[in-house]
Formats: sequence, C-alpha cells, structure tokens
Amino acid sequence: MSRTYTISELANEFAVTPRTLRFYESRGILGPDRVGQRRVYSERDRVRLRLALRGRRLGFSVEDCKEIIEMYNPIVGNESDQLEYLLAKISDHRAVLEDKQRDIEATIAAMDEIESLCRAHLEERSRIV
Amino acid sequence: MSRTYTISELANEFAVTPRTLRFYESRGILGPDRVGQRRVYSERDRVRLRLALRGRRLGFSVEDCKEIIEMYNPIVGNESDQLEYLLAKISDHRAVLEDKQRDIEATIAAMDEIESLCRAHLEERSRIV
DNA sequence: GCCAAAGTTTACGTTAACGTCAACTTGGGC
DNA sequence: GCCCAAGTTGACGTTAACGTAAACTTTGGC
Repeated sequence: MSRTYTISELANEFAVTPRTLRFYESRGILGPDRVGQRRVYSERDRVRLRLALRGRRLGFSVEDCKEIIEMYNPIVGNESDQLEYLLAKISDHRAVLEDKQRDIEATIAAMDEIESLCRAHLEERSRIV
Repeated sequence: MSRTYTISELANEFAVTPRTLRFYESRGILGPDRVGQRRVYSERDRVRLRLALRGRRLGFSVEDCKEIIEMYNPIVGNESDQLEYLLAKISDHRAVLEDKQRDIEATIAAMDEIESLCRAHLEERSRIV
C-alpha cells in the first residue's frame, strides 16, 4: 500500500489551497477516495496534481491540462484507432509546446542582448566616474 | 517615415480583434497616434503587439507582458541604480522563463515515451493481424 | 453628394479559475 | 464527554481579458 494524503497535506506541498484541489476534482483531474466524507488522495492523485500545475504554469487551461494528463493513462487493450488518435493528440500538443519553446528562446535571447547593453553602460559609467 | 497601420490591418495580421488592440492600449502596451479620432499604429506598436502576444502565449498576464516589453526601451541617460534595477528584473524574468523551459522539456520527454509505447503497441498489433 | 465599410466611445456581458463566506460535521487529544 | 482544528457542501464573489451590442461619426468609392 503506498501512502495517502489529506487535502491540506497535498495543498501545502504544492503551495495551493484546498479549494484548488476540490476544483480540480470537479473538473475530473483528481479523484480521491473517501473515508466517511473526507477526501483521501493517492499517489496517483499527487502525480496528476503535479502534472496539472505544470500545465498551469505553461498557460494551459484546466481542460487542456486534463487532456494532456489523460494521455499518461496506461495503454491497455486499445484499438489501433485509439492508438492513432492518441498519436495525433500527442503531435498536436507537441507542436504547441515547441511553439512555446521558440517563444521562450526568442525572449531569452532578447534579454541577453539587453543585459549586455546594460553591462556595457555600467562599464562606461565606472570608467568615467 | 516608416509605414503605419490601421487597427484592422494590425488585428488581421496577428489574428486578434480590434477590441484586443484597444484593450492593450488601455493597459499601456500600445500607444497609437491619432488622425482625427482614428488610431494610427506605428512600427513600434507593431513590435510591442508582437511581444505582448508572445508573452500571452507563454501564459504571462498583460501586466507582466508590459513589464517585459518595457525592458526593450532604449537605455539612455540612465543612472546606475536604474541599470542595476533593470538587470535584476531581467534576472527575475529569466528565471521564470527557464522554469517554463524545464516544464516544457519534461512534458515533451513524457510525450516521447508515450509515443514510443504507442508505436510499440501498433507494431505488435500489426504482427498479430 | 451619398452610402456602405470602417472606426469610435460607452457600457454591460462572459468565462475561467479559483476566493470567500456560512453553516454544518467529524475526529483526535485531554 | 468536550472542544477545537480540519474537513465538508453549497453558494455567491472576484479578477483578468477580452466579447458584444448600441449609438454615433467618418471616409473612400462611385
């Protein structure tokens, strides 16, 4: 048996509020067991939460996050159609991610330039003063 | 004189609506001239719009986008303090971007694995059938 | 000189992703 | 047995980033 987590344990670990976990549950991203009416999160929930927050940081909607997370589900007894469909979805998401990668690289490159200019100015000032 | 743009020209080029351009103007990202009451966008506005949309794709808020865009302003007659401040801001934004980069790499790596599994399953099926 | 297309302001509407009560239950420590 | 901290379910509130509708002006083409 792998360990379980209360709602506040998970919330604290990932620096979000319990409200966020309940919200993600309502959107089908988390599916904790219940003991009485209390939520009991599994390692699987923890992994899915991590993935959801990673997606969030990248600007994906919760719905998109869910789609991406679902791809991690084990592939068992799938029809070829399903596999092809999954491959297509992977291809789509990969394209979006690569776009973001290019956006980031362009932004960082620009910052490199600005930083150089900045340092050059500081150098100049220090020589004059 | 470099060329200018109407609101719909820019909106079409970047696949956004005029409403978005007016909104970005209200938030200080764009600052078109006026001829009568009509907006006339410059090449500078066009560049800033491109940067704003790049930031948007990366999940930054419009306010953050503005801060990033402002860094592109020419460095003229600046105090050392200002330069140091700019360097600090660059460092901050760079850290966030590098976090996103790692998030993307992790996601793409996972997709690579899933894709391999997928293709392996398809291979297997094709051998059996 | 007229009219449709494009633009303007004003202002209210919408959606996502939670935040924030309120009112209630529950479980563990003394 | 009691009490407080933690959890639960509604349900309404909030913010960002635009969408949308209305009412009006302006302008280029014929």
